[in-house]
Amino acid sequence: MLEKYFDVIVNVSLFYGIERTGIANMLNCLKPRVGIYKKGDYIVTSGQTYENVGVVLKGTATVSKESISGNRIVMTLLKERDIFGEIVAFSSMTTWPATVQAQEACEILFLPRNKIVGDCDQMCSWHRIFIQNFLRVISERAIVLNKKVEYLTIKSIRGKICSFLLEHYNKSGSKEIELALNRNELADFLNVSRPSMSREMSKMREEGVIDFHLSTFRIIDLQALKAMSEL
Amino acid sequence: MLEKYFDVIVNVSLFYGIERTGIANMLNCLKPRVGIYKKGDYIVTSGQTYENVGVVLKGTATVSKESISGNRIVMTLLKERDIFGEIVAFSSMTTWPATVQAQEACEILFLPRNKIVGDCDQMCSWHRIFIQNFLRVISERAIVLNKKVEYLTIKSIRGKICSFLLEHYNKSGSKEIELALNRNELADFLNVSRPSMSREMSKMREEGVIDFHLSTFRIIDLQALKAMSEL
DNA sequence: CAAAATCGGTATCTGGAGATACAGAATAGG
DNA sequence: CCTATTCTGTATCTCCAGATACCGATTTTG
Repeated sequence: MLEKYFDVIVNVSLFYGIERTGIANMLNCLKPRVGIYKKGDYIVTSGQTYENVGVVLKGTATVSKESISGNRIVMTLLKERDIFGEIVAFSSMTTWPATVQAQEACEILFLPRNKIVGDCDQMCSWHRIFIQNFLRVISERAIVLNKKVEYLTIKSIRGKICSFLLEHYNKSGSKEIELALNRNELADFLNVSRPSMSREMSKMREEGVIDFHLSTFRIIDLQALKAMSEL
Repeated sequence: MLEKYFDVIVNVSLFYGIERTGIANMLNCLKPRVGIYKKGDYIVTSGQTYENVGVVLKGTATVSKESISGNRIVMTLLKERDIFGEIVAFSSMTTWPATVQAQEACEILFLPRNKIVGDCDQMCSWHRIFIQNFLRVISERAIVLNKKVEYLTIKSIRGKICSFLLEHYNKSGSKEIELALNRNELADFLNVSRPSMSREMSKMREEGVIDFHLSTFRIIDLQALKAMSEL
């Protein structure tokens, strides 16, 4: 019954490194449920009791949260192969903290939280990899969040820009940086307004610290960039 | 050899719910190493290859990170029963992202990352709980980070104060809130300066939204508080 | 109990960043 | 290839929040 989804499932991060036969066995053991939703359907609603980790098999969905004053804010856009609810699965939370809604027709795989660590006595070797994958996924989520906190903690726009560029430099080793983000997205990521960011970048260009044209950036004065990276 | 640490180990979050005999078995299986450090010793240094999750059996230690410009920033203070490195353990990182240094004489238990998920064929039932604990610890770290991001993303001081109070109200259901933090700590948590925070709180009191005296706060106009909670 | 240290509230001054508006560049689309 | 749309840089204005300083209240400690 799940065969037709296999080409998707094989590429889901939770199943990395597990052979098709292994996945088949595991799914047999996990006894997942598949839900089919029309556009606009609620997949899970905030406050509902939590039971499963979700995997998007087909379509797209939004994760949104209601702020205290009642505004709905879309936090993530889920697409094929994405998973959701993985953080809540093993926390002590018993209800969903967010709402997931089908943005287009969706098919979702639900993995029961209590079967994930394995009820069966003999833990098959695939299952072990599965758990490792799970741990990796959660860990990396935490690492990304941590990185985000680091950026958000920097007070000045200049500091944020410098840190951002330096991180790219440290990763690539090149002073020539090609960004995949446009100005709006970058400003959003750094949690500042776009004009303010542009203003600051222009100042930095005037000062001869960096140069840029559209999405191409170049570090000119690395020392200065480092010095300014924390305020 | 590890017996003398048992009273500590029993209370380590990773071992919650596991009986003493179970812990003994597990430690036998995990083959942990104990390190003893004098004040000021480096327990792990940033960049060093990562191999173990650490557990503080005795003493206190600091987790610090070097910023790009070379400043050392203490990020966490570890005390007895605290664990460190648990986020890195199952990520794809191969080196420590931070430095851990003994603040006073320390004894540290190191659990090898590759043994945690279990090499032994028959996964004992305690081991399953252990893994669940591990998952819970990481998940809850991620949840805390997420919460932190939420607060950091709020731009205005007023918004932060409102959200903070509302969260306490939602948890306790009482409009009377007793804080465990002093002003400095609260300002720190909200990532704002203390005088600015005090100024804003006083304004809110004038406006009849809240009242407070030292660490006791009272919500007077709940509606207004909600309305202002996001700017 | 007195002196010292910590803590909380307030005032002033200043700067940095947001909002808004607009124009020119780049890109997309017919 | 020309039009429409999106993207980017820049200017102006305003104001929120940080830095600093100081005073009174509270707590600590010798």
